[in-house]
Order: sequence, then C-alpha cells, then structure tokens
Amino acid sequence: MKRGPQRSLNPEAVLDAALELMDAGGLTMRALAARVGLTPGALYTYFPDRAAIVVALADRLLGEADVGLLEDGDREPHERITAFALNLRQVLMRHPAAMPSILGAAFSGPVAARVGESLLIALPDPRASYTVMVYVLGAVALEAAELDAAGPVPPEDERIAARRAAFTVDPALFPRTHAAADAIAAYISTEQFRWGLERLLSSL
Amino acid sequence: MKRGPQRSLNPEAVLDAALELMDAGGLTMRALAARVGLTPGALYTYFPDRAAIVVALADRLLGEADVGLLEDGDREPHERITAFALNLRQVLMRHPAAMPSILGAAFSGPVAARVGESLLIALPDPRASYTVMVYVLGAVALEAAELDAAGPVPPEDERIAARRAAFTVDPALFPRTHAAADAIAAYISTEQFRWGLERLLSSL
DNA sequence: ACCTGAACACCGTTCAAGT
DNA sequence: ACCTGAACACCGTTCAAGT
Repeated sequence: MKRGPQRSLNPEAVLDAALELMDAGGLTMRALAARVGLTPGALYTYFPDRAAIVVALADRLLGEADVGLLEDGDREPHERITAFALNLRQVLMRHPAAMPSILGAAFSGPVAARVGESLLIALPDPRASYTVMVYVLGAVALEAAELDAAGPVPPEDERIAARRAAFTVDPALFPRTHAAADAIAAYISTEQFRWGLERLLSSL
Repeated sequence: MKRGPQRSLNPEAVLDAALELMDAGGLTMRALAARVGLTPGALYTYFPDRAAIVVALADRLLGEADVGLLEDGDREPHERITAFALNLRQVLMRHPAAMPSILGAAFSGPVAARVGESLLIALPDPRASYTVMVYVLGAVALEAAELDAAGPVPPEDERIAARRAAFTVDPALFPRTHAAADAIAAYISTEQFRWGLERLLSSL
C-alpha cells in the first residue's frame, strides 16, 4: 500500500515510514524525509530528534501485543501469561531490527504502563511480573540479534537448520557443547521459549 | 595509567582504547585513531571494520566473567550458578554502554563457547543452561538500558531512589502499578535479580 | 505552523603514496 | 606491514528565509 508523498502528514504517518525503514535495515533522518516527501529539516516539526522517533516506534510496537490475553478471566493465570508471552514474542519478532530500541526504551512509554498493569492482573507479585518480562525480552533480544538487519525473517525451522549447519566446536575442548549441538541450534525455537517459560512460571 | 600514543601498537591496545571510548559514551573510528595516535585509515590495519572491533570488545568483556565459579566441585550446582550469574552481572554492569554489543555478538566469539561449556558443567540440560543465560542477559540489558551512555554507573541504591522519585502513574488507570511502586523502583536491584534467579533455578 | 535550501560539524571507509 | 593525507559518500541537526 505505497502512497508516495502524503497530502496531509501527521506524526503517525512519519512513524509508519520510520518502521518500514527500520525493517529494511536503515532508519536515517534523510531517508525518512525522502520517504514521506519532505526535506530532512522538516522532520523536526514532528519530532524533536531521531531518538524521539525511535522511542515512539518502540512504544507503538509494544502496543501491538494483545494485553487482553492477560485479562481473560476464564483462563488460568499461567495459561494467560503463556499466551501473552508467545504473542509478544511473535509481535516483536516481526520487527527484529527494532529490538534494541525496545530494550532501550520499553518501560518509559505510555503503552509499557498498560502492559505492566495487565501483567500484574495475571501475576500480582511485581517481582514475578518483572521476572517474566525479563525472560521474554531477553529471549527475543537474543533471537533477534542473530538476524540480518535487512530483509524478512526466515521461518523458524530454516533458522534452526542454519544454526545447526553453522555450528562447530572442538569436541576435545568443549565436549558438552559438542554433544548438545542439536539443542543449541534450537535455542531460538518456540519450543525452547515455551519450555523455559513453563519452568519459570511453575515456580512463580 | 594513561600512556598516550603507543610506541608499539597491537590489537589489544586498540581494544583498550575502544573500551574507554565506549564507556565514555562514544566509540568512533576517528576518536579511536586519535586516542592511539593514529590516522583513522590506519585502524584498518588492525581490524577490518568498526563492527569487528565491537565484536572483539564484547567477547573480551564476556571473558572477564569468572567461569571458574561454575566448576567449583565443592559447591552445589545451584550455588555455583548463582555465584556466576551475580559475577557476570557485575562484570557487564561495569560497561553498560557495551551491553547492546554483548547481546548482538555474545555467542559468536570464542569466549562465549567457554562460558557455555562451563554452564553445562553446572547445569547439564542445555535448555536449562540457555534459560539461565536468557535471564541474566535480559536482566542486565534492561538494567543497563536506563543508564546514561556517558559517565560512571551510580551506586545501586541511588539508582533505585532516582527510579522511585521519578515514578508516577495514574492510580485510577493503573492501580496495581501504583501500589507496586516501591517494588518497581527496585526492579534493577541485586535483590530482585537474585529473587528471580532463585525462582528460576528452583525449577530447573 | 510547516517547509525549503543550505550549511555545520560530524561519521566510516577507501586508496594512492610514502616508509 | 604500517601509516599518512586526502577524498568519497554519507550522517543528524540548525536556521534564516519563505508560505
């Protein structure tokens, strides 16, 4: 749905373009200006600086997660948290290049407060809530880190196969690592994510 | 131990200077060259590009953690892992500005293999090992993210007090968050880190 | 208020030329 | 092999001037 330079421009339209550029591997003020049909300097009418754009983008992405999953009264709390964690991981992995921004800005924005509150509904102990958030964001950060900045995200099974093929260690030096090669290749799998989350939740 | 331009320069000396610049909040090839008494172009004799310097730096930092803590046969596995996790957190928090690089490159370097192998000694199930690593790196990433890029890291109690003072949410909209303000301010505390880790380990 | 055009003070990287 | 000097192709941000 490319539209070229907009007739009437608003901050949301600028963010749309910024996200596309970030996904494509390079968000610069100059590229962003060109994308929305503006001169670089004109962007400063909409945002004070580049950092503000990145923060707004992070908050918007976090907002795409479905916090309603946490508040579904018909399901067990652990079930709700698992559903939300899987959903959040999926949402964030649609834009892996934005993950560093999420980590850098996640809990300052208005949407972060909404996520935190909903999490406390399902998991009233704040220490437990934060531990879950640490796990989810940590797992996604490590998963996103090994993706090419540019280009679409390959299917999970392809990424695992690529990890397995590329994996080599000296069996003499690292025997346990060598023996665990299959499991290590699958570190980024949904199954691993779910396994760790289940372990964690079972003690919270 | 400032020495100015070196007589004989090696890659390690370049990395020393690079780490200082990263801690100071800005690692650029030009600043790095000036720091070691070189012209920017000369750096490409030591490293192929800036990314290679960052990766080497990340691996070096990870190497400062004491993997021996994981292999101490006299102590319980969970005790060893706790000691190592606290040590790794401490080591990484000495250079918070390098944390994005750690996340971005942590498991490609040679030192990462050593850490992984040692972790498998204390925690033989690779899925469990990875879950611990996700927790530690996730917690440190979130803690490091809210620090100023430049300048030294303030003491933990000061950082918690600052978080508490800055914390405000609408009690009507976010009642649980409002009630948990003290615990939320302490999310970055050693106590919270230890609490989450203990919960996690108790089920692994 | 919104935007242009032009400038300022930077970047990373390359490369002929020197030693 | 190591390094300089100079250039190339970029950056983010500011600001007078226009509408």
